[in-house]
Amino acid sequence: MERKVATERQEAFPITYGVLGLLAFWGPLSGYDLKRLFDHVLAPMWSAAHSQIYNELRRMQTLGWVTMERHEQESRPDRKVYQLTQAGQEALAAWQEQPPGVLQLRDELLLKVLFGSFASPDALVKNLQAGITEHEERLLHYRQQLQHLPVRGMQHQPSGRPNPYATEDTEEDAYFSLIGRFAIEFERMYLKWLRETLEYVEQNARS
Amino acid sequence: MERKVATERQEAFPITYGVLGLLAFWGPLSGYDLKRLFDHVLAPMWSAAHSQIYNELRRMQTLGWVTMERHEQESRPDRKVYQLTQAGQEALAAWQEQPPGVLQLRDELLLKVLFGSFASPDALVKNLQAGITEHEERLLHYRQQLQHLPVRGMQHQPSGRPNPYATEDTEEDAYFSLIGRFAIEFERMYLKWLRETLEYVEQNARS
DNA sequence: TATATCATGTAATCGGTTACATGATTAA
DNA sequence: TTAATCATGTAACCGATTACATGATATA
Repeated sequence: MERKVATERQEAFPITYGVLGLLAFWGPLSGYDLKRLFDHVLAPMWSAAHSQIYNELRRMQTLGWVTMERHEQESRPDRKVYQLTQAGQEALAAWQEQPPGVLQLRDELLLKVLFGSFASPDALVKNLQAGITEHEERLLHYRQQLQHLPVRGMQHQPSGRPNPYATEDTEEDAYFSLIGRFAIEFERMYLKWLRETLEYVEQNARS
Repeated sequence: MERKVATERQEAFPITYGVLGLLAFWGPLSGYDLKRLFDHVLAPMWSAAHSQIYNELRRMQTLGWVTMERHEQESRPDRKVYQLTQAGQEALAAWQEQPPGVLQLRDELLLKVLFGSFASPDALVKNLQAGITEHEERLLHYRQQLQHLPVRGMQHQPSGRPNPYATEDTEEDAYFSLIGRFAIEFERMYLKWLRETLEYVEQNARS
């Protein structure tokens, strides 16, 4: 009879840990910095609007996972610089013990190809060509990024206790290389498929 | 001074055209049928909860893109069977002329690997192994699906006018094969990366 | 006996996006 | 002169998810 109600609100999501991880790795950062890092470093697996990042930072502050320090500036809004706390570091470590959520791919181009029988060959070809251009640019971007791996700034150590799992700086950066390789392999695979599909569609249009 | 307001609400989204395409291809279907088709056919590029599909169907009805027919059943809720209209078919064709939205990948496992330096080797290894199992299953599923391509039911022809772009049945199914191949290539690439990454992490843990 | 499936929906909420807002500096 | 960038946020909305709800039949 009774209705279950008010399931406790979850306090953190992948995007939260994205911010947390960036703060742990690159030390104190502003929302603006984080947005740029998100676009560059997390691009292969998660995206976020800047408004969402500012939101998360506020939420994380109330959770006690970060602290904020206001840096005054002339002729520009103050920089609010956020810094990981001990509790934040612990949350990050605890998250790593949990099984990850399922992968999600959302791709309207694939949807259009799937229902390609309802498109004019012209439209399909145009969309496939645009896709090729876009993914070529992505591939280039990721290749350049792998060669110029972002150098680690001062790492924040809230308690003076070092990250217990990290042995060397080079080892930590290796995870970024692994992700970079994933992104490159993904784009290569996607491009190959796009080119084969385009060839098929063009052949089909000519007949 | 004036504030722009009330930007006209968009009437359709990728998921809308997913439903539309399935209806165009497999003829009259219920929300339940559509959910199952979504999970099987659209799995590689879009996912949807059943509640969302029921919602879309209602919306599409008010747009005049589908019509609903109630099929009574004993001891079970009535089947509401939806059918594409002429306007719906036109909307599907018009959509194909528009450039697609950008691809989005959301993958918490990749995020955990990226910040692997804050994880115990044990946790990372466990998550990677679970990922391998999951993607192996997906690969198997897609491979089986490619061999048993879903047979097309009666196609709905609202105006008696056939799809102007379709030449043969086999040609239309070819697009499904193309998507199937994409899904397989994606899973193969992902698995290869997962195995290499696991090897690296294990090697790193032993030292 | 208990769970899963068939089959359909509603209600509430939430994660994420878009639009609004400001204002200086720098590049085309 | 126009647009882009730096830098920060708020407000509104919306697409999507989760939970609630029902009830028969089939399977373990």
